[in-house]
Formats: sequence, structure tokens, C-alpha cells
Amino acid sequence: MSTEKKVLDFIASSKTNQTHCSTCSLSSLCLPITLQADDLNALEQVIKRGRPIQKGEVLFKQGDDFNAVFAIRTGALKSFTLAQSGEEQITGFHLASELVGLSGYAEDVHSVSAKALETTTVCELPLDKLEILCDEIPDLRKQVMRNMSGEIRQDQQMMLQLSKKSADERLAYFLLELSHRFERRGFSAKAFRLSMSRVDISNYLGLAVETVSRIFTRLQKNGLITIEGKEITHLNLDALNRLAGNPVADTQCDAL
Amino acid sequence: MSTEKKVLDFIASSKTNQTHCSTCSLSSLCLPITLQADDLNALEQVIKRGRPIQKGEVLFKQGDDFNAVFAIRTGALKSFTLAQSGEEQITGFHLASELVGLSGYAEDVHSVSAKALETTTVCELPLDKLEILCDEIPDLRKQVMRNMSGEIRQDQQMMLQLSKKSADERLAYFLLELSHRFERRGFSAKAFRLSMSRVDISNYLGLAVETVSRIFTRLQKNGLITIEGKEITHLNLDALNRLAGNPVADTQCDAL
DNA sequence: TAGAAACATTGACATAGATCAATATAGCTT
DNA sequence: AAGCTATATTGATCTATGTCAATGTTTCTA
Repeated sequence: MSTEKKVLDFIASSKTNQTHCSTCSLSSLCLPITLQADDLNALEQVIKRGRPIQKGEVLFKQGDDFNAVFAIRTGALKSFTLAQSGEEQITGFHLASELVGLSGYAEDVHSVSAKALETTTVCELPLDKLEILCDEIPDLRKQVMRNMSGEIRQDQQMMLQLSKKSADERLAYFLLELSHRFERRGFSAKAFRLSMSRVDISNYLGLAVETVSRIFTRLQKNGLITIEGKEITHLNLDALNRLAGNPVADTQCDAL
Repeated sequence: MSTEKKVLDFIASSKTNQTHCSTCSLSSLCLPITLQADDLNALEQVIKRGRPIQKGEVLFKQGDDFNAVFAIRTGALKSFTLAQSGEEQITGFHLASELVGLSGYAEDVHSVSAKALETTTVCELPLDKLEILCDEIPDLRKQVMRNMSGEIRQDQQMMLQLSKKSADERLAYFLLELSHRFERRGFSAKAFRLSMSRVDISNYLGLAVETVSRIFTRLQKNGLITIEGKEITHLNLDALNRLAGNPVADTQCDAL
């Protein structure tokens, strides 16, 4: 621990030495990586702590020059693209410890906008500096590439959801994904707060708000979740997995 | 040109010095990059030419160890994920000069399968060697990252299509995307062959085959395309752009 | 070159989820 | 704390697209 240190520990609690969440890392996928102390110091020199971003505030906009990526320290963001026709598609929700903005790399401009879902603090990683470090620190390069690759995987999973799954399946998928992400960060898998609105959820899942609302109440009626407003107090993970079409060890599928 | 050389030229005609398609490159986005002659030689040492892959044959499978990525020299591939429930989602079609398999990076196993749509030849880039070169050649690292980032952008565009666009809009989008890619490679934007089946197209676009078939005939009836089987002989690009919801210089939108 | 198998088209009908409309609730602002 | 606005829920319809079924057309295989 004197020569190595988890990157997330650093990101999440910059300048301190807390060691919670030891399975997490810089990666949005929470891949465990470690950096040598020297490398970590180099990275530390480069990170800029931003002021808090208020709910609804924009961190960067689609089309902005791509000159930094951001690691979320606290709070949550959504990112979204705008079609020429004006339609908005939410491409992802981002929680603490995740990296946002990498999709801008290909075109030198951000390909999405990012907006705070609640008061959020981020670390800014200026691109020029990050580039240099990626060439100097192979572990960092790998980690950034893993991040990108993970986002591809995630987006492709979403394509599958959007093109093949029913509304119920999509909502179950959404809840389970969130649940996993909270769990990996050391929080409860069964109780958490939805920082995004119903409209955001429905936009993300390619559904109408009304549909999402109806499904939430139905899921609640059938005992798959307990929810009040944005507060989820209990997820029946097995039942939701069955509903989402994922394999579950025990019993057969008769939820809903 | 003695010290620099387009990478695609190399990939597409390995061991020769052809210089056609000067705007293309290794990237699936056809970003123009160049490598120093020395670097190019280093890359050349690493590339393995594979034997031709026959139509329907699998290049790699979801879950396979991730130990190489592939650059397509000739032909076309589709890549797809399988849900646990068995549903198949095509995540992309890949033409000559594109790079496939990068999404496996995050998990050390391929996250998709790749299958030939026609007889196809590929260059194999063994991962271990590619990794070393990425650390030695910053330009190559950047190019690989641009590739990944571009795939994210592309997948997110697809999410928008799947969740916000009508069947007609999706098909128009699909045709226009293909058209762009052919054009960038120096082929006609208005006439080309669809190497994938209607089933593949419908799977990719999240529609039923019947819907795709119906739309093709309707588009033809309305003069937006001329198509016979897999052979497209004329695309009305302006009208398709209007249909897809893209801005077009002239007249108003009353296609269809 | 015939016959089989895969692929494509077309029509008739069914339905999941969108849309429209009304009401209820939560979160801000002063 | 009252009032305003944004957000959420619920109900009643409507419709784009899926599903089922039948037929036509290519593309393989022997």
C-alpha cells in the first residue's frame, strides 16, 4: 500500500488516504487497477478539482471542444445526444467514480452533453496532460482503453434492450444495472435513491413516461419493488432477474 | 510519402505500396492518420494475414479469450451479442478497412461474436503485440482510442435511432450510413450491394423482417430508392435525409 | 438443371405501448 | 406556509408495428 494505491481511492477522496471501496477504481466498470506511487503522483499533478455543479447545470455540451474528461467524485450525471431533429436521447447515467466524456475522443468535440442530476463534484482530467500520461504510464493507458471498451459493451447491451425487450424487461434491467453499480461501490443492492426523474428513465429506456409510471406501480403491487417517489427501499432481485430474462438459480418464472 | 504512409493502404494491400483511398485509414471512422515509416514497419511485423473466411463462418465468438483484434481487408462482417435468453442483437456491420473486436478489451473476453456476411479476408492483430506497440507508438495508441471512441459514438447514435425513430426513419438512417461508408472508401454513394440479409437488417434496426420488406417496397414505389434483391442501384440521398430527419439544403419534407 | 432450403414479399389481424386528458403530489420560491 | 411549477400517476383511447399465414423468389446442392 505504500508503493501502490487504488486509483478510485484517490479520485474519490483526492489528497487523502482513505481506503474504502477497495474493489473500485477509476473505471466506470469498477475494474480493479492499481498504479505505482510515482505514477499516481504524476496523475495527481494533472487532476483539477472543479467547483460543485448544481442540479440541472451542464458540465459540457455536445459539440464543445474536447479538451478534458471528468471523473465523478460525488453526485450523478446524465449524458445525452441531440438528434438534428431536436430529439434528446439519454445515453447513460453516471455515478461517483465513473469517467465521462471519453466518447468525444474520436472527433475532437464532445459527442454528448453532460448534465448534473443532483449537486455533483468532478475531477477534471485535461486531455493534453492525460495524453502525455497515457504514453508514459501503460497501466493508465490500459485503464482508459478498458473504460472505453466497457462503454461500448454497455451501449451494445442497451441496443439489445431497446430493440428486443419489452417495457417490463427494460425497467427490470435498468433497476438491476443500477443496483449492481451501487453494490460494487459498497452500497446496498436493494435500497437506493433514483437521482433521475421518471422522464429521464423513460427517455433512456425508449418508453413513454406513463408507461414507466404504470410499470413501477405494477411492480410494486406484485411485490417486486418497494418504491416511494425516488426512494427505492426494497428490490426483489431474483424476481427482477427473472423478469429481465436473466438466469436465476432457483424457482421458475411467474413474476408479474 | 517516403517517411509516412497511410495505414489503410498498408492494411488493405499489405506488403505493397498502393496509395488509393488516401482519405481512409485504419479507423472504422476513416480518420486520416499517418505513421512514420519505422512505426509502420513495426506494425507490419505484427500483423498476421488470415486465410479467407467463408460466408457464415465465425471469426470469433462472444466469450472467447480476447487475444486479437482484426482489420478487415476485403468483404464484410456482422457482429452480434447474445442475451442469456437467447435473443441475438446485431451490434454492427463492418466493411473493409474497419477494425473489429475492440469491445472485448474491457473484460478480456470478446463481448460479441463476429460472422462473415460474404467471403472475407482479415488481418489479425495479436493483442500482446498491439499492446506493446501502443505503448511505443503514441500515434497508434491514439488511433486505437479514436476507434473505440468512434464506436461509442456510433452505438449511441444507434440507441437514439432505436428509442426515438420510426421504422421508416431507421431504415433511411441505415441506408444513409452505409452510403457514407461506401463513399468514404471511394465507392458510389448511390449504388452498392447490401451484403446482409433482410433478417439481419431488421434485427439490427429492431424491427420485424416484414416491416423492413414493406418499407423497401414503399420507398421504391415513392422513388426514394431503386432496389432489386440485395442490389441498390439508386439512392435519392436528399429525400432519404429528409425522411431520416436530417437537415437538407433545399425543398421541404414531403417524401413518402 | 431439378429439387430443396433459405430468403423475401404481401396481406389480414392483434397488441404493446403511445398519446391525450385529467388529477394528484412534490419541490421551490417568496 | 401559501401558491406555483414541475413531476408523477391513472384512465381511456389510438396506432405503428408485430405476428401469423400464404406465396413467391432466389440460392444452394447434388
